[in-house]
Parts: sequence; C-alpha cells; structure tokens
Amino acid sequence: MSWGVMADNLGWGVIEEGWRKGPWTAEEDSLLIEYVKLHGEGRWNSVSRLSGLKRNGKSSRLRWVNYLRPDLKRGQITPHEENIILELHAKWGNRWSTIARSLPGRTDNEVKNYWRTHFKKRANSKSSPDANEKAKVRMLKRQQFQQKQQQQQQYMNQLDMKKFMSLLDESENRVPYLPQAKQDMVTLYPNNTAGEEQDFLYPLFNGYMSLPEAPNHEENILWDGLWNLDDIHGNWSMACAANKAGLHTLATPFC
DNA sequence: AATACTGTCAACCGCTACGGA
DNA sequence: CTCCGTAGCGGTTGACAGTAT
Repeated sequence: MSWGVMADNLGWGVIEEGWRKGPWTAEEDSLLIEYVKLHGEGRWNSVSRLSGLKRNGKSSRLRWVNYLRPDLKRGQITPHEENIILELHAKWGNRWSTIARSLPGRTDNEVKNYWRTHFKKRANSKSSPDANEKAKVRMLKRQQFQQKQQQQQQYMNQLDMKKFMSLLDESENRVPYLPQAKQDMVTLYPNNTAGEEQDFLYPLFNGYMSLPEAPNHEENILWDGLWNLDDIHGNWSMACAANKAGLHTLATPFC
C-alpha cells in the first residue's frame, strides 16, 4: 500500500479549499524534491501548478525548509548546540531564526521546539525540583536509547570493526584524540574483533572524530551540557566504569 | 493491564516585512 | 504612495509515543 493511499485510508491529508493539509506522504515529498531540483527554492506558490502537488506554497516551503532540505542535520541537539541556544536566547530572546542561523543544519522550528520542551518548563518549575529532576532523568534515558539505536543503525550500515581500527591507525597522526580513542577501545573490548559490542563502537568512533579541536573552554561547554550525569541512576555501567576523562569522550556522542 | 499524563515534533495559523508594478 | 504577491517568522496545536501510576 502506498503512503498516499494509506494516508487517505487513515483520514490524513484533509482537503480544504482545494489544498491538502496534515502530514506529508512520501509521494508528496518526492514531488516537492523533484520540483526544487528543477526550479530551485522559491516561487513556492507555483509548486502546485508545476508539480501537481495539492499543497499551498506556504505548506510546501515549510516542508522543504524544516524537513526535506538536504543540508539538514538529523538527530539530537548536542550539548555544544544546546549551549549556543542558551547563550543566544539570553542575548536575542525568541528570535528563533536568528538563533538557528548559528546552528548549521538546524531549523528555527527545531530550535524553538527544543527550547520549549527543554528549557521553558525548567525555568517555570523552580517550585518543584523533584519533578524537574525526574523529567530530566527520563529525558536523558530516552535520549541515550534513541541515539544508541540510531548510531547502531548507521554504524552497521557503514563500518565493520576492522575498518574502524584501520581508520584509527590512519588518523592517529592527524587527530590528537585518536591514540586515546584506540587505547580506550582496547581497554573496553580487549578481545573484540567485530562482534558483540559493535553497537558501542560507532558512537565511540564518532565521538572522537567529531570532537572539534577543542580548547579547554569548549570542553567545559560540553560538560556543562551533560546535565549532572552523576544523578542518573540508569544503566550507565559503561560510562561509570570510566574515569571522568574517559567518560567525557564516551558520553559526548550520546548527548 | 489499563488509564492518565507528559514529551516531542511536524504542521498550521496569523502576522509582518519586503520588493516590484 | 499604495497595492499585491511572496517569503519568512514566531506562536500554537494536535497526533503520537513513551512513561508513570
């Protein structure tokens, strides 16, 4: 069954004044992508005429900007990004698009949603620190789970253990964290040759590779964003086994 | 196991800004 | 100057999934 048919069957995609509304189907997405390929961004009101899409310009633009643009970054907001959001919101207030411009690959909608769910409540709920704390722990657990799943998927698609180790070898001279990364790997999984703990390897790899060449203050920013990991009582066996320096590198990709 | 509650995020709405005729 | 079309912004809503009770 196609998405369009399914959407119709489920009652999605209400038609109002000739325009479809509600969740976009995969077919609509591909029509819009095709339109942008051919005509570029802009002239959104021509989309329906030129592509056959039954969506108005506003809806089309929004879908493209917030979801289909190829340069969008997917996944959790990182602690570093979170810090930028906090900093810029303190500076500019609710100017989401301005804030989003400082976060490549993030949309104003994403930043706005993130702020509302993570910070607004926190600011409002000084009166009930307990509930706040619980919510924080819940969210962290969920984030860890989702991120791990996502990264496992990516990793399984892209790398095997041997390739990972050879990449570390090749990169050691260029990226200063990598010798430590490799050492951690060996400590954590002395006998591993591409088996049981693969789900952990990609995050580890990604964490080292994606860390900026960080001066100390940037490391502090990352740590600030970790939201009192000491409070977490969840299954952090791996992280807790490590010392703080190790935890830093291990935890970064999960945030 | 069932229900209520909460968090997340895509999408919509109303408004404003801007540029061209 | 005014009008109109278009793009963009910020606030809000609603559906869904996950979690707590």
